[in-house]
Amino acid sequence: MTTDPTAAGQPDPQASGQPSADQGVYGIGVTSDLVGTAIQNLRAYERAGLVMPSRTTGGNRLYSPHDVARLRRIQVLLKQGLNLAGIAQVLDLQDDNQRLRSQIDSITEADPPTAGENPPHP
DNA sequence: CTTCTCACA
DNA sequence: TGTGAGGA
Repeated sequence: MTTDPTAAGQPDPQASGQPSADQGVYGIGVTSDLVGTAIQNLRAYERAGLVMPSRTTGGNRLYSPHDVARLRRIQVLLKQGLNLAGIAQVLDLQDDNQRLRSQIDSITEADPPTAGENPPHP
């Protein structure tokens, strides 16, 4: 194990087990290796509003698994020739679509058939 | 040593 | 996207 891409961070992802897959907090160095991009790019992505990593007291960026997943999508879109501004829009639409999709799924199934709460019978 | 920002190519 | 400078 001379090189551990997953185990190299200064911040501790396992500080005190709060099983929330949303703030695993990776340092920028770990994240750069994780998504396969340079540190300068991660900063550029944040400038463009593609990701909004939290900051530590000292001002260091803290990337959550959610941010890493988004950064991976950014890499794909970049490869397809989109620029940061375009990716911001695509990401926004994707996120919105996902939100709408789960809403549709929620109301298309999992609802008392033929008579639930939507048909208010007078 | 790592990270931060700004700037330039 | 890569690199440099200057600072914390």
